[in-house]
Amino acid sequence: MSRNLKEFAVLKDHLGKHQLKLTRQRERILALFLKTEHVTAEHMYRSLSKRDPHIGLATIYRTLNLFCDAGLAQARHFGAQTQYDNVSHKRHHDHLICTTCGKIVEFENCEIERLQEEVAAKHGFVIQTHKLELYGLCSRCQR
Amino acid sequence: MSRNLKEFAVLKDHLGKHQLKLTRQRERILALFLKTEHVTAEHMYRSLSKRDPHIGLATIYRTLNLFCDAGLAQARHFGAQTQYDNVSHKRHHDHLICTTCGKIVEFENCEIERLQEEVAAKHGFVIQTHKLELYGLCSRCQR
DNA sequence: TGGTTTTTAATACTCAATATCAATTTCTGG
DNA sequence: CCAGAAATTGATATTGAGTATTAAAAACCA
Repeated sequence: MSRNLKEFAVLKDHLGKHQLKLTRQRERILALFLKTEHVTAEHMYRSLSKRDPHIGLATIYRTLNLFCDAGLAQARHFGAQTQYDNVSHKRHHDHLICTTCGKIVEFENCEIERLQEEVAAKHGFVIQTHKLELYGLCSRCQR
Repeated sequence: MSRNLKEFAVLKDHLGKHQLKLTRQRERILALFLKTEHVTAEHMYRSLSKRDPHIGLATIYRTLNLFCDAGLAQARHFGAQTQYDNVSHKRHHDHLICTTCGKIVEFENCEIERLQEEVAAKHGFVIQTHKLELYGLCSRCQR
């Protein structure tokens, strides 16, 4: 738990700056969220319901969106659902996704990022964020 | 209309290979689809309903997904809806998207594609497809 | 601690997309 | 060209993710 002090500080800082309050639910949701790489709201709902049967699904959604605002999470549409990625402890990265088994590998590549800036500048854009997803077959699924 | 012979051939080829049938609805939906860059199913439904009041919304969805299978269209989640991009007449490309006005600029960059292959190979993946979206402010919205 | 403000939980609701299924259309092979 | 098998359509019901509502509860601040 002590490892997560930094992330809780980030949350508190964000709450303080936006006249928001620290609640038991927000603490619990963050504690669970930090244990995962990426989750859906439904998945968190099922997990949290075991210990806290009265937790509301809407609260999960609200809180995960709050985490996005605070920079702790990042939403990503995958299929019909929204995956919330834990980005609190890592730098920006992109995804390699296996179309057969669903395996996800994270990567980052400065050279690609630099070229993105180049492309954007050529069209007069200023990049705020980006999404790069490579879909294919992982080594196991190629056989 | 003669310009679209190639796309109709692609559709017929796909239908033939999958024991599917060529119907009046599929022809009409393709004819309209080829006139656009990107549409939603709802938007097509409203357009087609004017001439063909009995067209079913489910048919639009089914057919657009069929176009995706045939390689004529490509689905893209944007906000709450799914945009179907017309990719029949163009090479693969990626998107620059303005987060303020929604303007979309298409681009392609061989250098980025090459680096993607490199990254994938490093992780043992074989790429089937990819999605790269750069979000930011267009020149007009920067002011 | 009391009072103001925010948050929660339960539920209703919205809306995109899919499932169902009887009636219709397309295609195939004789 | 026609009949029968197979696929498709259209109308509607249903699903399911995510949001809106609101009374009650919790958090915060002086």
